[in-house]
Amino acid sequence: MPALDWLPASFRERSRLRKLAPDECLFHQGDEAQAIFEIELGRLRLIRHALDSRRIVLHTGHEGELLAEAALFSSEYHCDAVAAVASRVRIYPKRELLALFRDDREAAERFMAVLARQVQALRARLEERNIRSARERLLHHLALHADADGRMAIEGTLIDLATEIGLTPEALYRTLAALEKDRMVRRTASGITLERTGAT
Amino acid sequence: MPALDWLPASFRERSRLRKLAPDECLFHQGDEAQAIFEIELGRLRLIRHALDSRRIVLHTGHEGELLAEAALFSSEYHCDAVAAVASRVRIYPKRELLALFRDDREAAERFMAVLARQVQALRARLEERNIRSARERLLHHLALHADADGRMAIEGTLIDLATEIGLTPEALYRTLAALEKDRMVRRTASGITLERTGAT
DNA sequence: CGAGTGATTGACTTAGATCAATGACCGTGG
DNA sequence: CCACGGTCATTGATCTAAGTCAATCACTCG
Repeated sequence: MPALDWLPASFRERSRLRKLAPDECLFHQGDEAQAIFEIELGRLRLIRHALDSRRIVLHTGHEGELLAEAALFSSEYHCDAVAAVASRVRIYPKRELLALFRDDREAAERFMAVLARQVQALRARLEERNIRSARERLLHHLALHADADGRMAIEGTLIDLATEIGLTPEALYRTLAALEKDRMVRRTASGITLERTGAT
Repeated sequence: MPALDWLPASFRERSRLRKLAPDECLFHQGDEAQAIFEIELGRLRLIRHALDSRRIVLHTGHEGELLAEAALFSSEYHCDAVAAVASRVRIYPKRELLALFRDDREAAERFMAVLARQVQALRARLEERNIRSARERLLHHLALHADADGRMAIEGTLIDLATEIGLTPEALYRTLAALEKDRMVRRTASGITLERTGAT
């Protein structure tokens, strides 16, 4: 679910980059909110400092995702952002972005659309997590992401897939193997194919 | 996380309501997307019909939430919406809403803000689900939602809380009891208080 | 050629789901 | 006013799916 072409190329081209070493901080809780970010490379964690200096992980942002969108509408950041691994982010200054949205209703609408789809996707992932059974959860995921032929490409590793759907890699391997044995699923080099059986 | 005052009162007042009996359908997959909705009462499920006539639940919308925001930027609905229980929704016609956003940049910005915070909240909930231990998950939730004194009000029942954090009610009761025994938490009539201990 | 990572499978353990029973607390209708 | 049905809260007993630990193999990369 990459955001991609959500803003004019001209705008994007003007933007700056920032590289972060592992554990380096992009911004701090309480800092004035000056920009939002697009993660071009790596992984960043959003961490809130709560009571008793508890450190609460709010989110882990991955490549291709936007980070800290809500900062657009807040005067300060509400959490730290720290690189989990070496990372690179594209910086979109809040002021410029808001100005763009005011001047260019097309751009504003596209941004809304990005956010709305994000909400949609996140809700679906959350709903998926309500399914306790690994088998059912995986089937749900496959059905939801398969194309008309039942094929789902695997982007990244199976480990990535496992964490995305909230299973341990081992559980995923086993579940996949079981489904394959039951002829509910076929595995190809590039992905997984859902076998068409009339059953639920 | 209610949306509340995200649009001008005048606009809201002009809006229509619709009541739905249990299992009644608000819209169908493939219908022209004409409106988005606010759930005033009840619960609606978004269901997609995928391969093999599998029915995939994408989301369950609750009171106070917006439903089908993404339809604003799509020509047709991508799933069915059906009332899980008797429900009432407020209807916001897409055409009018988009017109409003084009004319009133304030309103547009507020809507963006609502969406962005929604994204933020959903990501946090998802991250929370990555915590496997019931105890740690609950502590995470409490720390995140407690006020400066460590107090968190319980809105609705404990069962609601259980489903929100992805536990069975029984698991929640037990975890809560255990935390209380360990003096990490205190329970009050109105909510739960996180005891301040230096530990993680 | 190791070192590192992903994929896979086996063995073992356990936390949490499931099933069940109980008590408190409504609201309501006779 | 009370009995009854419903929901919530709570706790006990039991079971199993999935997590954890561990070993192996295939690959790739410098």
